[in-house]
Amino acid sequence: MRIIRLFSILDKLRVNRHPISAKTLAKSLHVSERTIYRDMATLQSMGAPVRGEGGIGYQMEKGYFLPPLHFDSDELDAIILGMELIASRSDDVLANAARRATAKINDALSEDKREAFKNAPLQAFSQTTKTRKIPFLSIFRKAVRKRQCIDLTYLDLKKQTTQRTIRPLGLTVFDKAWLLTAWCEKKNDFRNFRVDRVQSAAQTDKTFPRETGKEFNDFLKTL
Amino acid sequence: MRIIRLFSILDKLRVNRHPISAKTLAKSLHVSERTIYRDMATLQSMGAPVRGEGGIGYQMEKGYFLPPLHFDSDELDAIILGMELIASRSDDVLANAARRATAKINDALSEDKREAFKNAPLQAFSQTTKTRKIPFLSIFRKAVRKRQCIDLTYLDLKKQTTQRTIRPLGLTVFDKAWLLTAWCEKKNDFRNFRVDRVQSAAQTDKTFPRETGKEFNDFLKTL
DNA sequence: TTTCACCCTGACATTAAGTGTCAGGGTGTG
DNA sequence: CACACCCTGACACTTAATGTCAGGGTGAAA
Repeated sequence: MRIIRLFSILDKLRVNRHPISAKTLAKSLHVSERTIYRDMATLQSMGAPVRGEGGIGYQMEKGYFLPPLHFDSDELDAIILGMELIASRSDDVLANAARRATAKINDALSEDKREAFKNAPLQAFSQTTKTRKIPFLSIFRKAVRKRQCIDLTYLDLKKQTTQRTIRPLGLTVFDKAWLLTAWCEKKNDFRNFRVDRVQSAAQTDKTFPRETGKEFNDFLKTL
Repeated sequence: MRIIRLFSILDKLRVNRHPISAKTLAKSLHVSERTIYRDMATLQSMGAPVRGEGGIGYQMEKGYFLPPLHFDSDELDAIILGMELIASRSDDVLANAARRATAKINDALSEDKREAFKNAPLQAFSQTTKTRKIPFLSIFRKAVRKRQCIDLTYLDLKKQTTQRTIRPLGLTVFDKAWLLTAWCEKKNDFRNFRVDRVQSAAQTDKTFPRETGKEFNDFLKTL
Protein backbone atom coordinates (compact mmCIF):
# COMPACT_ATOMS: atom_id res chain seq x y z
CA MET A 1 0.00 0.00 0.00
CA ARG A 2 1.41 3.28 -1.10
CA ILE A 3 0.32 5.22 1.95
CA ILE A 4 2.51 3.02 4.12
CA ARG A 5 5.49 3.78 1.94
CA LEU A 6 4.83 7.51 2.21
CA PHE A 7 4.90 7.24 6.00
CA SER A 8 8.06 5.12 5.77
CA ILE A 9 9.79 7.83 3.79
CA LEU A 10 8.89 10.41 6.42
CA ASP A 11 10.16 8.01 9.06
CA LYS A 12 13.52 7.56 7.39
CA LEU A 13 13.99 11.27 6.81
CA ARG A 14 13.19 12.00 10.41
CA VAL A 15 15.61 9.41 11.77
CA ASN A 16 18.48 10.29 9.50
CA ARG A 17 20.43 13.40 10.28
CA HIS A 18 21.98 13.75 6.84
CA PRO A 19 20.29 14.07 3.47
CA ILE A 20 19.20 10.83 1.85
CA SER A 21 19.30 10.43 -1.91
CA ALA A 22 16.37 9.17 -3.94
CA LYS A 23 18.59 6.31 -5.02
CA THR A 24 19.13 5.17 -1.46
CA LEU A 25 15.47 5.46 -0.56
CA ALA A 26 14.48 3.59 -3.71
CA LYS A 27 16.81 0.75 -2.90
CA SER A 28 15.71 0.57 0.68
CA LEU A 29 12.02 0.58 -0.17
CA HIS A 30 12.34 -1.67 -3.23
CA VAL A 31 10.93 0.79 -5.74
CA SER A 32 12.39 2.80 -8.59
CA GLU A 33 13.87 6.26 -8.20
CA ARG A 34 11.08 7.63 -10.34
CA THR A 35 8.60 6.38 -7.80
CA ILE A 36 10.48 8.13 -5.00
CA TYR A 37 10.38 11.39 -6.93
CA ARG A 38 6.65 10.94 -7.35
CA ASP A 39 6.23 10.12 -3.66
CA MET A 40 8.12 13.26 -2.74
CA ALA A 41 5.87 15.33 -4.94
CA THR A 42 2.87 13.74 -3.25
CA LEU A 43 4.25 14.37 0.24
CA GLN A 44 5.01 17.96 -0.66
CA SER A 45 1.51 18.43 -2.05
CA MET A 46 0.23 17.12 1.26
CA GLY A 47 2.20 19.75 3.11
CA ALA A 48 4.98 17.60 4.53
CA PRO A 49 8.08 19.72 5.12
CA VAL A 50 10.31 17.69 2.85
CA ARG A 51 12.90 19.38 0.68
CA GLY A 52 15.16 18.00 -2.04
CA GLU A 53 18.30 19.62 -3.29
CA GLY A 54 20.22 18.67 -6.40
CA GLY A 55 23.53 16.99 -5.61
CA ILE A 56 22.56 16.69 -1.94
CA GLY A 57 19.44 14.59 -1.36
CA TYR A 58 16.26 14.89 0.68
CA GLN A 59 15.85 16.03 4.19
CA MET A 60 13.23 17.19 6.59
CA GLU A 61 12.90 20.91 6.98
CA LYS A 62 11.53 21.04 10.46
CA GLY A 63 10.64 18.78 13.30
CA TYR A 64 7.12 18.04 12.35
CA PHE A 65 3.91 16.25 13.31
CA LEU A 66 4.79 13.32 15.49
CA PRO A 67 3.73 14.36 18.96
CA PRO A 68 6.42 13.58 21.46
CA LEU A 69 6.24 10.34 23.32
CA HIS A 70 6.39 10.87 27.03
CA PHE A 71 8.81 8.63 28.85
CA ASP A 72 10.11 9.47 32.28
CA SER A 73 13.78 9.11 33.19
CA ASP A 74 13.38 5.58 34.53
CA GLU A 75 11.62 4.50 31.37
CA LEU A 76 14.34 5.97 29.19
CA ASP A 77 17.01 4.23 31.25
CA ALA A 78 15.15 0.97 30.83
CA ILE A 79 14.96 1.45 27.07
CA ILE A 80 18.61 2.31 26.68
CA LEU A 81 19.78 -0.57 28.82
CA GLY A 82 17.33 -3.01 27.29
CA MET A 83 18.41 -2.16 23.79
CA GLU A 84 22.05 -2.49 24.82
CA LEU A 85 21.36 -5.86 26.42
CA ILE A 86 19.67 -7.32 23.40
CA ALA A 87 22.22 -5.85 21.01
CA SER A 88 25.01 -7.57 22.93
CA ARG A 89 23.31 -10.96 22.96
CA SER A 90 22.03 -11.44 19.49
CA ASP A 91 22.91 -11.58 15.86
CA ASP A 92 23.61 -8.66 13.57
CA VAL A 93 20.04 -8.44 12.34
CA LEU A 94 18.57 -8.03 15.78
CA ALA A 95 21.39 -5.82 17.03
CA ASN A 96 20.89 -3.45 14.11
CA ALA A 97 17.16 -3.52 14.73
CA ALA A 98 17.78 -2.48 18.33
CA ARG A 99 19.83 0.44 17.15
CA ARG A 100 17.20 1.53 14.69
CA ALA A 101 14.45 1.24 17.30
CA THR A 102 16.54 3.35 19.66
CA ALA A 103 16.93 6.03 17.01
CA LYS A 104 13.22 6.08 16.31
CA ILE A 105 12.36 6.41 19.95
CA ASN A 106 14.94 9.15 20.28
CA ASP A 107 13.31 11.08 17.50
CA ALA A 108 9.88 10.67 18.99
CA LEU A 109 11.07 12.29 22.19
CA SER A 110 10.65 15.91 23.03
CA GLU A 111 13.67 18.05 22.37
CA ASP A 112 14.76 18.36 25.96
CA LYS A 113 15.05 14.61 26.43
CA ARG A 114 16.90 13.74 23.26
CA GLU A 115 20.33 14.83 24.25
CA ALA A 116 20.16 13.06 27.57
CA PHE A 117 18.87 9.90 25.92
CA LYS A 118 21.50 9.93 23.23
CA ASN A 119 24.43 10.42 25.55
CA ALA A 120 23.28 8.44 28.53
CA PRO A 121 26.25 6.89 30.33
CA LEU A 122 24.66 3.47 30.55
CA GLN A 123 25.82 0.28 28.97
CA ALA A 124 25.39 -3.44 28.97
CA PHE A 125 28.16 -5.95 29.05
CA SER A 126 28.26 -9.38 27.57
CA GLN A 127 30.97 -11.95 27.96
CA THR A 128 30.62 -12.91 24.36
CA THR A 129 31.59 -10.60 21.56
CA LYS A 130 29.30 -7.70 21.06
CA THR A 131 27.61 -8.91 17.94
CA ARG A 132 28.12 -12.23 16.30
CA LYS A 133 26.60 -14.59 13.87
CA ILE A 134 23.87 -16.74 15.30
CA PRO A 135 22.87 -18.84 12.35
CA PHE A 136 19.16 -19.42 12.04
CA LEU A 137 18.08 -16.91 14.69
CA SER A 138 16.36 -14.69 12.15
CA ILE A 139 14.81 -17.72 10.52
CA PHE A 140 13.40 -18.87 13.84
CA ARG A 141 12.07 -15.44 14.76
CA LYS A 142 10.27 -15.26 11.46
CA ALA A 143 8.94 -18.79 11.73
CA VAL A 144 7.65 -18.09 15.25
CA ARG A 145 5.98 -14.91 14.04
CA LYS A 146 4.38 -16.49 10.96
CA ARG A 147 3.71 -19.85 12.62
CA GLN A 148 5.55 -21.75 9.95
CA CYS A 149 6.81 -25.27 10.50
CA ILE A 150 10.52 -25.90 10.19
CA ASP A 151 12.49 -28.95 9.15
CA LEU A 152 15.26 -29.10 11.70
CA THR A 153 18.57 -30.93 11.96
CA TYR A 154 19.84 -30.84 15.51
CA LEU A 155 22.95 -32.02 17.32
CA ASP A 156 21.88 -33.18 20.74
CA LEU A 157 23.92 -33.54 23.91
CA LYS A 158 24.88 -37.07 23.00
CA LYS A 159 26.42 -35.75 19.82
CA GLN A 160 23.73 -37.43 17.81
CA THR A 161 22.13 -35.74 14.84
CA THR A 162 18.38 -35.86 14.69
CA GLN A 163 15.94 -34.61 12.12
CA ARG A 164 12.39 -33.57 12.67
CA THR A 165 9.63 -31.20 11.66
CA ILE A 166 8.75 -28.75 14.41
CA ARG A 167 6.31 -26.02 15.17
CA PRO A 168 8.45 -23.14 16.46
CA LEU A 169 6.46 -21.63 19.33
CA GLY A 170 8.76 -19.19 21.06
CA LEU A 171 12.26 -18.02 21.76
CA THR A 172 14.10 -17.37 25.01
CA VAL A 173 17.27 -15.36 25.31
CA PHE A 174 19.69 -16.46 28.00
CA ASP A 175 22.91 -14.80 28.91
CA LYS A 176 24.94 -16.76 26.43
CA ALA A 177 22.50 -18.80 24.42
CA TRP A 178 19.14 -18.80 22.76
CA LEU A 179 16.55 -21.49 23.19
CA LEU A 180 13.86 -22.32 20.68
CA THR A 181 10.76 -23.84 22.19
CA ALA A 182 8.84 -25.96 19.74
CA TRP A 183 6.14 -28.52 19.48
CA CYS A 184 7.74 -31.58 17.94
CA GLU A 185 5.45 -33.37 15.54
CA LYS A 186 7.56 -36.51 15.77
CA LYS A 187 7.45 -36.83 19.54
CA ASN A 188 4.12 -35.10 19.92
CA ASP A 189 5.44 -33.04 22.78
CA PHE A 190 7.27 -29.81 23.57
CA ARG A 191 10.98 -29.78 22.89
CA ASN A 192 13.62 -27.14 23.43
CA PHE A 193 16.53 -26.61 21.11
CA ARG A 194 19.60 -24.55 21.74
CA VAL A 195 19.91 -22.41 18.68
CA ASP A 196 23.68 -22.82 18.53
CA ARG A 197 23.28 -26.59 18.27
CA VAL A 198 21.07 -26.40 15.24
CA GLN A 199 22.75 -27.73 12.14
CA SER A 200 20.13 -26.84 9.62
CA ALA A 201 16.74 -25.24 9.59
CA ALA A 202 14.58 -25.13 6.53
CA GLN A 203 11.36 -23.21 6.36
CA THR A 204 8.41 -25.13 5.04
CA ASP A 205 5.28 -23.76 3.45
CA LYS A 206 3.24 -25.41 6.13
CA THR A 207 1.76 -23.20 8.79
CA PHE A 208 0.41 -24.57 12.02
CA PRO A 209 -2.91 -23.70 13.62
CA ARG A 210 -3.56 -22.63 17.18
CA GLU A 211 -4.12 -25.71 19.26
CA THR A 212 -4.84 -25.64 22.93
CA GLY A 213 -2.13 -27.45 24.81
CA LYS A 214 0.45 -26.87 22.11
CA GLU A 215 1.17 -23.16 22.45
CA PHE A 216 4.12 -21.28 23.94
CA ASN A 217 1.93 -20.22 26.85
CA ASP A 218 1.03 -23.84 27.47
CA PHE A 219 4.69 -24.71 27.64
CA LEU A 220 5.41 -21.83 30.01
CA LYS A 221 2.70 -23.14 32.32
CA THR A 222 4.62 -26.40 32.70
CA LEU A 223 7.62 -24.60 34.23
CA MET B 1 -6.21 10.88 -4.71
CA ARG B 2 -7.28 8.39 -2.16
CA ILE B 3 -5.08 9.63 0.62
CA ILE B 4 -6.82 12.98 0.50
CA ARG B 5 -10.15 11.30 0.90
CA LEU B 6 -8.91 9.32 3.89
CA PHE B 7 -7.88 12.51 5.62
CA SER B 8 -11.18 14.12 4.64
CA ILE B 9 -13.03 11.33 6.36
CA LEU B 10 -11.03 11.89 9.52
CA ASP B 11 -11.76 15.60 9.37
CA LYS B 12 -15.50 15.06 9.03
CA LEU B 13 -15.58 12.61 11.90
CA ARG B 14 -13.55 14.91 14.07
CA VAL B 15 -15.79 17.89 13.44
CA ASN B 16 -19.08 16.09 13.77
CA ARG B 17 -20.44 15.43 17.23
CA HIS B 18 -22.76 12.66 16.15
CA PRO B 19 -22.12 9.44 14.26
CA ILE B 20 -22.05 9.73 10.47
CA SER B 21 -23.31 6.93 8.27
CA ALA B 22 -21.32 5.48 5.41
CA LYS B 23 -24.18 6.52 3.13
CA THR B 24 -23.80 10.16 4.12
CA LEU B 25 -20.02 10.10 3.77
CA ALA B 26 -20.29 8.40 0.38
CA LYS B 27 -22.68 11.03 -0.91
CA SER B 28 -20.58 13.86 0.43
CA LEU B 29 -17.35 12.49 -1.03
CA HIS B 30 -18.87 11.29 -4.30
CA VAL B 31 -17.95 7.63 -3.90
CA SER B 32 -19.90 4.46 -3.22
CA GLU B 33 -20.66 3.17 0.24
CA ARG B 34 -18.49 0.15 -0.46
CA THR B 35 -15.55 2.47 -0.93
CA ILE B 36 -16.26 4.14 2.41
CA TYR B 37 -16.27 0.76 4.13
CA ARG B 38 -12.92 0.02 2.52
CA ASP B 39 -11.55 3.39 3.54
CA MET B 40 -12.62 2.76 7.11
CA ALA B 41 -10.83 -0.56 7.13
CA THR B 42 -7.71 1.18 5.82
CA LEU B 43 -7.90 3.93 8.44
CA GLN B 44 -8.35 1.36 11.18
CA SER B 45 -5.37 -0.62 9.94
CA MET B 46 -3.39 2.59 10.13
CA GLY B 47 -4.36 3.02 13.74
CA ALA B 48 -6.93 5.76 13.42
CA PRO B 49 -9.34 5.63 16.36
CA VAL B 50 -12.40 5.21 14.18
CA ARG B 51 -15.26 2.96 15.18
CA GLY B 52 -18.38 1.90 13.33
CA GLU B 53 -21.48 0.51 14.93
CA GLY B 54 -24.38 -1.17 13.18
CA GLY B 55 -27.48 0.95 13.12
CA ILE B 56 -25.53 3.96 14.36
CA GLY B 57 -22.69 5.06 12.05
CA TYR B 58 -19.05 6.01 12.39
CA GLN B 59 -17.44 8.17 14.99
CA MET B 60 -14.05 9.02 16.36
CA GLU B 61 -13.20 7.18 19.54
CA LYS B 62 -10.79 9.75 20.85
CA GLY B 63 -10.19 13.29 19.92
CA TYR B 64 -6.82 12.74 18.42
CA PHE B 65 -5.20 10.74 15.68
CA LEU B 66 -1.56 9.91 16.22
CA PRO B 67 0.38 9.00 13.14
CA PRO B 68 1.68 5.54 13.92
CA LEU B 69 5.20 5.00 15.10
CA HIS B 70 6.68 2.62 12.58
CA PHE B 71 8.75 -0.30 13.81
CA ASP B 72 9.38 -3.29 11.65
CA SER B 73 9.17 -6.83 12.98
CA ASP B 74 12.85 -7.03 13.88
CA GLU B 75 12.66 -3.76 15.75
CA LEU B 76 9.63 -4.91 17.71
CA ASP B 77 11.37 -8.16 18.58
CA ALA B 78 14.37 -6.19 19.79
CA ILE B 79 12.18 -3.97 21.95
CA ILE B 80 10.30 -6.86 23.52
CA LEU B 81 13.43 -8.84 24.25
CA GLY B 82 15.35 -5.82 25.44
CA MET B 83 12.63 -4.83 27.86
CA GLU B 84 12.43 -8.41 29.13
CA LEU B 85 16.19 -8.53 29.59
CA ILE B 86 16.37 -5.37 31.61
CA ALA B 87 13.32 -6.23 33.65
CA SER B 88 14.91 -9.51 34.68
CA ARG B 89 18.19 -7.92 35.70
CA SER B 90 17.24 -4.90 37.69
CA ASP B 91 15.36 -3.62 40.65
CA ASP B 92 11.65 -3.08 40.92
CA VAL B 93 11.84 0.54 39.88
CA LEU B 94 13.57 -0.18 36.61
CA ALA B 95 11.57 -3.34 35.90
CA ASN B 96 8.33 -1.43 36.33
CA ALA B 97 9.69 1.31 34.13
CA ALA B 98 10.42 -1.25 31.43
CA ARG B 99 6.84 -2.45 31.62
CA ARG B 100 5.46 1.04 31.39
CA ALA B 101 7.69 1.86 28.45
CA THR B 102 6.55 -1.28 26.69
CA ALA B 103 2.93 -0.29 27.20
CA LYS B 104 3.55 3.19 25.83
CA ILE B 105 5.27 1.85 22.76
CA ASN B 106 2.41 -0.58 22.29
CA ASP B 107 -0.08 2.30 22.41
CA ALA B 108 1.90 4.17 19.78
CA LEU B 109 1.80 1.27 17.36
CA SER B 110 -0.69 0.89 14.58
CA GLU B 111 -3.58 -1.41 15.29
CA ASP B 112 -2.39 -4.35 13.26
CA LYS B 113 0.90 -4.54 15.13
CA ARG B 114 -0.42 -4.23 18.63
CA GLU B 115 -1.76 -7.70 19.03
CA ALA B 116 1.42 -9.27 17.69
CA PHE B 117 3.55 -7.09 19.95
CA LYS B 118 1.48 -7.79 23.00
CA ASN B 119 1.43 -11.54 22.59
CA ALA B 120 4.87 -12.09 21.12
CA PRO B 121 6.24 -15.47 22.21
CA LEU B 122 9.62 -14.08 23.17
CA GLN B 123 11.15 -13.98 26.59
CA ALA B 124 14.37 -13.41 28.45
CA PHE B 125 15.71 -15.61 31.21
CA SER B 126 17.78 -14.68 34.18
CA GLN B 127 19.33 -17.00 36.71
CA THR B 128 18.46 -14.61 39.47
CA THR B 129 14.92 -13.97 40.53
CA LYS B 130 12.91 -11.93 38.10
CA THR B 131 12.87 -8.74 40.06
CA ARG B 132 14.64 -8.10 43.27
CA LYS B 133 15.92 -5.36 45.44
CA ILE B 134 19.14 -3.81 44.31
CA PRO B 135 19.76 -1.22 46.98
CA PHE B 136 21.06 2.05 45.69
CA LEU B 137 20.56 1.33 41.99
CA SER B 138 17.98 4.04 41.63
CA ILE B 139 20.12 6.41 43.64
CA PHE B 140 23.05 5.77 41.34
CA ARG B 141 21.01 6.17 38.18
CA LYS B 142 19.76 9.50 39.41
CA ALA B 143 23.19 10.64 40.51
CA VAL B 144 24.67 9.71 37.13
CA ARG B 145 21.92 11.60 35.37
CA LYS B 146 22.20 14.71 37.50
CA ARG B 147 25.95 14.53 37.92
CA GLN B 148 25.74 14.63 41.69
CA CYS B 149 28.58 13.46 43.91
CA ILE B 150 27.93 10.60 46.29
CA ASP B 151 29.40 9.71 49.65
CA LEU B 152 30.01 6.01 49.39
CA THR B 153 30.72 3.24 51.85
CA TYR B 154 32.05 0.19 50.07
CA LEU B 155 33.04 -3.33 51.06
CA ASP B 156 35.96 -4.31 48.91
CA LEU B 157 37.27 -7.74 48.04
CA LYS B 158 39.46 -7.82 51.09
CA LYS B 159 36.37 -7.36 53.21
CA GLN B 160 37.52 -3.91 54.14
CA THR B 161 35.15 -1.03 54.37
CA THR B 162 36.19 2.14 52.70
CA GLN B 163 34.59 5.51 52.52
CA ARG B 164 34.97 8.09 49.85
CA THR B 165 33.30 10.79 47.80
CA ILE B 166 32.84 9.85 44.18
CA ARG B 167 31.61 11.29 40.95
CA PRO B 168 29.26 8.64 39.54
CA LEU B 169 29.94 8.59 35.79
CA GLY B 170 28.14 5.60 34.38
CA LEU B 171 26.55 2.25 34.98
CA THR B 172 27.08 -1.10 33.35
CA VAL B 173 24.68 -4.00 33.60
CA PHE B 174 26.23 -7.45 33.59
CA ASP B 175 24.45 -10.74 33.65
CA LYS B 176 24.29 -10.92 37.40
CA ALA B 177 25.66 -7.66 38.67
CA TRP B 178 25.78 -3.96 38.13
CA LEU B 179 28.93 -1.90 38.07
CA LEU B 180 29.16 1.76 38.90
CA THR B 181 32.00 3.58 37.22
CA ALA B 182 33.10 6.63 39.09
CA TRP B 183 35.82 9.17 39.36
CA CYS B 184 37.17 8.87 42.88
CA GLU B 185 38.12 12.18 44.36
CA LYS B 186 40.25 10.49 47.01
CA LYS B 187 42.40 8.49 44.62
CA ASN B 188 42.06 10.93 41.76
CA ASP B 189 41.40 8.13 39.33
CA PHE B 190 38.60 5.98 37.91
CA ARG B 191 37.21 3.32 40.16
CA ASN B 192 34.57 0.67 39.61
CA PHE B 193 32.19 -0.47 42.32
CA ARG B 194 29.92 -3.47 42.26
CA VAL B 195 26.55 -2.14 43.25
CA ASP B 196 25.80 -5.14 45.45
CA ARG B 197 28.89 -4.46 47.55
CA VAL B 198 27.88 -0.94 48.38
CA GLN B 199 26.99 -0.50 52.04
CA SER B 200 25.75 3.01 51.90
CA ALA B 201 25.33 5.75 49.37
CA ALA B 202 24.36 9.25 50.28
CA GLN B 203 23.57 11.89 47.77
CA THR B 204 25.33 15.17 48.27
CA ASP B 205 24.32 18.57 47.02
CA LYS B 206 27.54 18.86 45.15
CA THR B 207 27.43 18.45 41.39
CA PHE B 208 30.51 17.84 39.33
CA PRO B 209 31.45 19.63 36.13
CA ARG B 210 32.50 18.10 32.85
CA GLU B 211 36.22 17.60 32.91
CA THR B 212 38.17 16.11 30.06
CA GLY B 213 39.82 12.89 31.14
CA LYS B 214 37.29 12.30 33.91
CA GLU B 215 34.19 11.30 31.93
CA PHE B 216 32.54 7.95 31.35
CA ASN B 217 33.68 8.06 27.75
CA ASP B 218 37.24 8.64 28.90
CA PHE B 219 37.02 5.57 31.08
CA LEU B 220 35.59 3.51 28.23
CA LYS B 221 38.54 4.50 26.11
CA THR B 222 40.91 2.88 28.60
CA LEU B 223 39.33 -0.54 28.03
C1' DT C 1 35.84 25.20 -16.73
C1' DT C 2 34.49 20.15 -16.36
C1' DT C 3 32.87 16.29 -13.80
C1' DC C 4 30.07 14.07 -10.65
C1' DA C 5 26.18 13.36 -7.67
C1' DC C 6 22.22 14.47 -7.18
C1' DC C 7 17.02 16.53 -8.08
C1' DC C 8 13.36 16.85 -11.50
C1' DT C 9 9.71 15.83 -15.01
C1' DG C 10 7.39 13.98 -19.35
C1' DA C 11 6.05 9.97 -22.08
C1' DC C 12 4.46 5.39 -22.56
C1' DA C 13 3.63 0.41 -21.93
C1' DT C 14 2.62 -2.40 -18.29
C1' DT C 15 1.06 -3.66 -13.77
C1' DA C 16 -1.34 -2.92 -9.63
C1' DA C 17 -4.79 -0.89 -6.98
C1' DG C 18 -9.18 0.91 -6.50
C1' DT C 19 -14.15 1.20 -7.60
C1' DG C 20 -19.11 0.20 -8.07
C1' DT C 21 -22.58 -3.22 -8.21
C1' DC C 22 -24.59 -7.08 -6.27
C1' DA C 23 -25.32 -10.33 -2.74
C1' DG C 24 -25.73 -11.81 1.85
C1' DG C 25 -25.00 -11.60 6.89
C1' DG C 26 -24.80 -9.01 11.42
C1' DT C 27 -26.07 -5.24 15.19
C1' DG C 28 -28.78 -1.60 17.51
C1' DT C 29 -33.00 0.92 18.30
C1' DG C 30 -37.85 1.90 18.54
C1' DC D 1 -40.94 -7.01 14.04
C1' DA D 2 -39.12 -3.13 10.72
C1' DC D 3 -35.71 -0.05 9.71
C1' DA D 4 -31.20 2.00 9.63
C1' DC D 5 -27.13 1.04 9.80
C1' DC D 6 -22.17 -1.74 9.66
C1' DC D 7 -19.64 -5.36 7.28
C1' DT D 8 -17.36 -8.30 3.73
C1' DG D 9 -16.64 -11.26 -0.54
C1' DA D 10 -16.78 -11.59 -5.54
C1' DC D 11 -16.11 -9.81 -10.03
C1' DA D 12 -15.96 -6.86 -14.14
C1' DC D 13 -14.38 -2.60 -15.02
C1' DT D 14 -11.82 1.78 -14.27
C1' DT D 15 -8.20 4.36 -12.55
C1' DA D 16 -3.81 4.95 -10.47
C1' DA D 17 0.76 3.70 -9.97
C1' DT D 18 5.04 1.84 -11.63
C1' DG D 19 9.43 1.22 -14.14
C1' DT D 20 12.11 2.39 -18.04
C1' DC D 21 13.92 5.78 -20.91
C1' DA D 22 15.07 10.33 -22.10
C1' DG D 23 16.52 14.86 -21.24
C1' DG D 24 17.25 19.10 -18.40
C1' DG D 25 18.69 21.56 -14.01
C1' DT D 26 21.67 22.68 -9.51
C1' DG D 27 25.57 22.55 -6.31
C1' DA D 28 30.11 21.15 -4.97
C1' DA D 29 34.72 19.70 -5.87
C1' DA D 30 38.70 19.15 -8.80
